Amino acid sequence: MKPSGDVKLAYIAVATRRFAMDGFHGTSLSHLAKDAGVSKQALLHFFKTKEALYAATLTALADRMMQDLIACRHADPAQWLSDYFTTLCQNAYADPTDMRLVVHALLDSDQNARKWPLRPYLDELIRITSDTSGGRAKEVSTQLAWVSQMIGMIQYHIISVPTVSGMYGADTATVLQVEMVKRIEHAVHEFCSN
Amino acid sequence: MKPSGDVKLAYIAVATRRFAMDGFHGTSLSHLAKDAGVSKQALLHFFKTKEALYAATLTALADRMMQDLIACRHADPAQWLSDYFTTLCQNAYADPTDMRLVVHALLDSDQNARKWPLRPYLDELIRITSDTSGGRAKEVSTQLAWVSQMIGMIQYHIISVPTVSGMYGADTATVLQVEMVKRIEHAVHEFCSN
DNA sequence: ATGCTAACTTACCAATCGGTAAGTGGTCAA
DNA sequence: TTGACCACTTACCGATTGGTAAGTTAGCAT
Repeated sequence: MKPSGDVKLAYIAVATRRFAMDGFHGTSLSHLAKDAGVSKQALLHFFKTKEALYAATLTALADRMMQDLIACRHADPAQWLSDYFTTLCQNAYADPTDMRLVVHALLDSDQNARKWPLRPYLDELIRITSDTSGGRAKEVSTQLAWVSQMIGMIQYHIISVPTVSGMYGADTATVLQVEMVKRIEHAVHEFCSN
Repeated sequence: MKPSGDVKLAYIAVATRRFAMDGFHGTSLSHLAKDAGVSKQALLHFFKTKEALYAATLTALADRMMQDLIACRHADPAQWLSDYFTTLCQNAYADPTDMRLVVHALLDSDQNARKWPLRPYLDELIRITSDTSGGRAKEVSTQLAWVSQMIGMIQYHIISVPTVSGMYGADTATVLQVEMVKRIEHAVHEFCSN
């Protein structure tokens, strides 16, 4: 008997790519089914509605981001943050899917009261931040502001790559990418040393 | 005879709100028509396709942003930038429509080769930046990176407000807002004095 | 062999999508 | 008075949407 989890995860992987590219409304079950090579009802067998499939992709996304964060664990919280944001940048450039998915989810978040699964990830990020020498002296809201600014920098930059590339050329976009990585690293260093 | 421009602009205003809220794919001509209080074909009389209406919306957005930038004109470019980003923050908080529209457009930009009307706005912003004492010493790509980072900070923060408010409460979101305005002002000051 | 269950499929549905065709009513100049 | 034009409407179209109903096929325990 084939384990049901694997097929389900494969469908979620397909849905993740599509939802990240075209958003919830821009993605249809038929397209997802064609991508997965099955009929539309194969998806509806595992996920009762399109919304349920979308929620599952967001949950999987949250798990992935939390895992990536934990994978960079380091005794020194400043080093932990530095490592994490650097690898997050690299991963985002290699595959912008997850970053796009987060931004799409942010834009959709007000029109339906869906519970947001990225909360534990953010909380953990704030916890690490508060452990740094620079973070200890600050309030929680300041740490949240900083964390939000950092992941916002990365995510916004990633979703703007196609536009910048179209407006100023691919080479300019590449230069911008290098510049942005430096800014991320500088921001981490500055925060932790204050 | 009623001037045709006014009605057209009214339709664009309605479309701007809807597209900013739900994105291109999440908005239907029927909904737009209902918002405007006319039939669906009234819109198609002025804009041949839904895409054309969307393009008109984006062009109007670009004009608006350029006007807001010019309205803050100041002899001292550093003061100009400072004034502009401060008022941009205020306007964005009062009405997040335009910022949401930009982000939606960024996410849609790769799937159809539509010309991006915000280019003159960005160029002007870079030109002002290069006139500052801090900007003169830097390369163009550095200035583009900074400009992109600044408007990205504001736009990303605006679209994340509903989510942050839902996760951490409205009061925390308000504190975050104040914190973000301070960061914007600090970033302008730091850039111009380097 | 038999029955059960998981993983699908084909067939179908009402609703809605963007868009076309053919008017309707009012204002205008000639 | 006429006729052109403009803003707009009703009626309609094929295609696609998310979703339901009813099988079908395979593997596995009994």
